[in-house]
Amino acid sequence: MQLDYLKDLNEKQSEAVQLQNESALILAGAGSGKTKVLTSRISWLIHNQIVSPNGILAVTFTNKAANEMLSRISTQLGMNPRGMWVGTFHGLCNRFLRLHYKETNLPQTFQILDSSDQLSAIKRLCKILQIDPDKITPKEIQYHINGSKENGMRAKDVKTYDAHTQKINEIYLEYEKQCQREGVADFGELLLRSYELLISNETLRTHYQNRFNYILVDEFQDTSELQYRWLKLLTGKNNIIFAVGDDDQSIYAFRGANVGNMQSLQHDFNIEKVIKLEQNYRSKNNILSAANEIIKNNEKRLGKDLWTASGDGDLIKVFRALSDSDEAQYILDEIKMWHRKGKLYQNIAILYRSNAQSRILEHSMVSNNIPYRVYGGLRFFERAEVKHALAYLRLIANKQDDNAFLRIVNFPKRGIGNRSLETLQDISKINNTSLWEAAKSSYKTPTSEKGISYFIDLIRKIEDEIQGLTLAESMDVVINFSGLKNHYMNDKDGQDRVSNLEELVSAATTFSENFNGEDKNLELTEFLNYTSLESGELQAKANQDALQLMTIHSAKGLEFDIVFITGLEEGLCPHEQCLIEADGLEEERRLMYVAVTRARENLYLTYAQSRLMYGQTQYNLSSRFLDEIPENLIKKINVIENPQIKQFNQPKQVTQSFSHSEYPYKIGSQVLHKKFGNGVVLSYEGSSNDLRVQVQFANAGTKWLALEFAKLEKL
DNA sequence: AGGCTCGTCATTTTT
DNA sequence: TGACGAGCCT
Repeated sequence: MQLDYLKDLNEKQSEAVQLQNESALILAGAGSGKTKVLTSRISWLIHNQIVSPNGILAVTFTNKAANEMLSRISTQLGMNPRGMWVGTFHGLCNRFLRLHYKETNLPQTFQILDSSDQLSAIKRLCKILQIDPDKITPKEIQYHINGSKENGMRAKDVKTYDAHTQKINEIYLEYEKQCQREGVADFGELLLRSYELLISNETLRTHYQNRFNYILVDEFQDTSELQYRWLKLLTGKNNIIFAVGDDDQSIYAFRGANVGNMQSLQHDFNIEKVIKLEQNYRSKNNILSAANEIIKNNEKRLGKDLWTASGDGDLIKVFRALSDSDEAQYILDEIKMWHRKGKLYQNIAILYRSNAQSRILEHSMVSNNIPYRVYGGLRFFERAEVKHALAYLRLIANKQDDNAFLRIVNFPKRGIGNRSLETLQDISKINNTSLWEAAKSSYKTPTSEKGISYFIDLIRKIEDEIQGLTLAESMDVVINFSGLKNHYMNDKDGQDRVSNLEELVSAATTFSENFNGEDKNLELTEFLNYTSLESGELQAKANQDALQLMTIHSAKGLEFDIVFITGLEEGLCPHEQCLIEADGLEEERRLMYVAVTRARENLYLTYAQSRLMYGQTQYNLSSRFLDEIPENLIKKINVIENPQIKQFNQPKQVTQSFSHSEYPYKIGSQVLHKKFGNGVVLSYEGSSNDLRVQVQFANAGTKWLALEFAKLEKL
């Protein structure tokens, strides 16, 4: 019997879906139907009773991808398969640790620290350890801790070769103790602890190895060292791993992703044949060819070439703008044109390398009343007012949670100053107890609605009040009794925050509806986990038709009819920071590849000759990635219309209409620039009031500078 | 306790 | 340029 979900698969996809008894690496190019293959395979395994849902473990990187996978599988199978483990690495590890909290020595209600919670925990620790934040920054410590955990190392495993790192590592050791005492786990801890438990507990390891016979991994190129080791451990000798990924789309090395895992997988699991999905169902041929040509310049590749059965489509438009505002204006005009033709805004995206670039684009959209949505930025559960409200529940769930305690003890204000907090911290340090215990030990019946003792009464009162209430009702009690709602209602621009608090109550309602379980305490714990693990993209409503603005990184996995890639300038994209890093340029090129392959129909590449950065005008050369696209795929805009501007990307010539005596600095002479340092004058271009000079700097590369602005000194 | 000013520092980010 | 945090002043 031919199944519906197998019908639409091409030959390669079909081969991948129906692989028998062997581990596999699927090299899935952009737009090649990666998710389809992954979900179809799971449906195929279940439908043919090769394995029961219980035996399947599927891992993704984002909650969004996990949800997408689940919903597609239920559509394909016509039912909701129960018993599978599908989720993010962190979500699955959290689930595992909850089930085995005793074996791993955590309280059943342990709380999860997100990055900002982690940072405040570190800052708090530094204060106690009297670390000078000028010598060792909390960020630096956080980086060390997370990096070490990513590599599977506890403080005791880290080898240090200098006093500075030594000191940081000592703080890491103290941090581990602090987290253990407080019963909290950061993101890295979820993974590391799960891994360690599987290693040390043979019974558990054997149990899970016997259970999960089929392990599937999405976005495999983004796995870290520790994640790969965890997968390997679960797979053991007898299970089958099915990894889908694209080395050309590996853009997260900076946060621990290790593309090398793809080679390791082939080696460790004796994979002889890598299946390549190279047919692209997304983009027109011109766009795809450009992408192929760009990525060809990378040397470290497994190698693949995308092709499409769809037509060439329009040429890629390359626009050279005079300035960043000129660039924004051009994009605006084009978008208006498309919209007049009936294109929805939501099918158009503007991509940029760094967030700072969104400002001027946003400005241009606002002043022209074009609806837009900027991705990235604060998520719902990361908002201060939401975190405050949740901290009340966290403290109630776990009195050891000093982070939560400190967040709310004086918020809203209850006249508790630094002095009283320092006293409290001293007591807790001496007795080695939580702040809550310390506060209790010095409790005196409060005489007003102020002070630490009043705070204790307040928490107890809320605790009493929520007995027997639903989660949403409890949330409501917290918001009102704590004084949070009142506080924001009296704040003249607190309206949004009040509605976010109300939104939080609805979030709790929705959570309860989907929660199947009896235990009320467990429901609260799981809700709190949910708020830490799920950043709250779902809470973002905005279904209005809007233009999409985002960084290239956050565009990964998405697709749009029309895509503008902006700021294609040397120093910005590729970013100058990356040029110093090992393999930095190749990663930047993959970034460019990801950006280009987001487009279905039309692709615009824009760059500006001058750009305002950090309050200074910078003159950048066009990105080398533009030069990597063959001329026949490109239509250059703004070259003919403006005769003053020379041929695109041609080496700039000295303008002949000026005699050499008019140049303030002789060609070949040495000059000094305030920021770029020493340089040699190479050439000039432009007319007398817009005369520009090309200077090759010893340490800053070659740049075009406008004489009017550039403060050069003769040497 | 809260507001203000000054100084510093500017990729990319999910969990 | 502008956002954010530390520290100082009221």
